[in-house]
Amino acid sequence: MDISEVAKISGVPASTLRYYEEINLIRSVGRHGLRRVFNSDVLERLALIALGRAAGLTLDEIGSMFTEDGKPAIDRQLLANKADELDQSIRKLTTMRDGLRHAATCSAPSHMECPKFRRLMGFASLKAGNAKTKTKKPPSNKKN
Amino acid sequence: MDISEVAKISGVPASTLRYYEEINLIRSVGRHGLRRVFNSDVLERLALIALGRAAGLTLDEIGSMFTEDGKPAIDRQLLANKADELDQSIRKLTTMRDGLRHAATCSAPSHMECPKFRRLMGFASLKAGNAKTKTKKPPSNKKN
DNA sequence: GTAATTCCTCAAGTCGACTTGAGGTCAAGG
DNA sequence: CCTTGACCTCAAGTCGACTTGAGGAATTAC
Repeated sequence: MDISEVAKISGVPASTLRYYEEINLIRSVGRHGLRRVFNSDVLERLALIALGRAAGLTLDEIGSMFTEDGKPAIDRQLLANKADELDQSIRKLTTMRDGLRHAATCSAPSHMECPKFRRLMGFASLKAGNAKTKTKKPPSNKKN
Repeated sequence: MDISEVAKISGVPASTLRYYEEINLIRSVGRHGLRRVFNSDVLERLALIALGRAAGLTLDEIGSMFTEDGKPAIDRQLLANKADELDQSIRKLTTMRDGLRHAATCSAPSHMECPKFRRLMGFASLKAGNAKTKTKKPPSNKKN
């Protein structure tokens, strides 16, 4: 398969595929002229990468989940840790969501006078760890 | 109050306070020599900012929640939207967490042979929106 | 009075995951 | 055979929210 086919099927832009290859996350099996040729098993690998990303792993962490010969060698401990992290995030986000929900409908004259809101404010300042929750903007993904 | 006091009380580094002032998120009330002087109400504002950050708002969005004269003018619609976004994220993270949890303990010889894992993989590739969930590393926060 | 703090400004750097662009190459279709 | 379009490389740019560092000034401590 050539790169555009992999891109089309996987939904991963060609530029990203080149980048992934550069950092050794995926491999092409050779070249046809100067064009990369991919084996179809790259698709499964990409799915695995997508899963890792969705779970909040860095590309480095994902990279460490493959053995030298390309087979997945998933670290169960890492997975469990990530699950715990997600759990933390979920709790926090849930608190925030409820707080926002309340603030959006609260009838106090000013939010500053609403006790729930103030409590939430205190909570946020305290554990100033941040949980980013970006909903991805489609990165101008014109499929070549 | 001078900047180091605000930093100490709020937990926000001085460099960040300067940055926030630069982008008009907070205001100092004057100078003592060349040093900024802050009014104590900046603390409430910082708490509000922390809350916004924790809820996933950008600094721009947070900035738009204050009126020209510095009073909070919270946009209930924005809050409700953010709450919905959080809800989306929570759902997704929950799926991921459960998936990871399972993967971490699954007894299938290879993850690739576990139907649940494969289903999760498909799920992740499909909706390739990403939910970042970084647990903040303390940014070398030596409180001057 | 002077040294030591603490603060200042401004430009540039950081991080992760990519994207963009200029300039070049090559294989397939007409 | 030659054009065209898909692909290539490599360097640099992007985004958000800050941090870092150099070089300087004013305040506080002694």
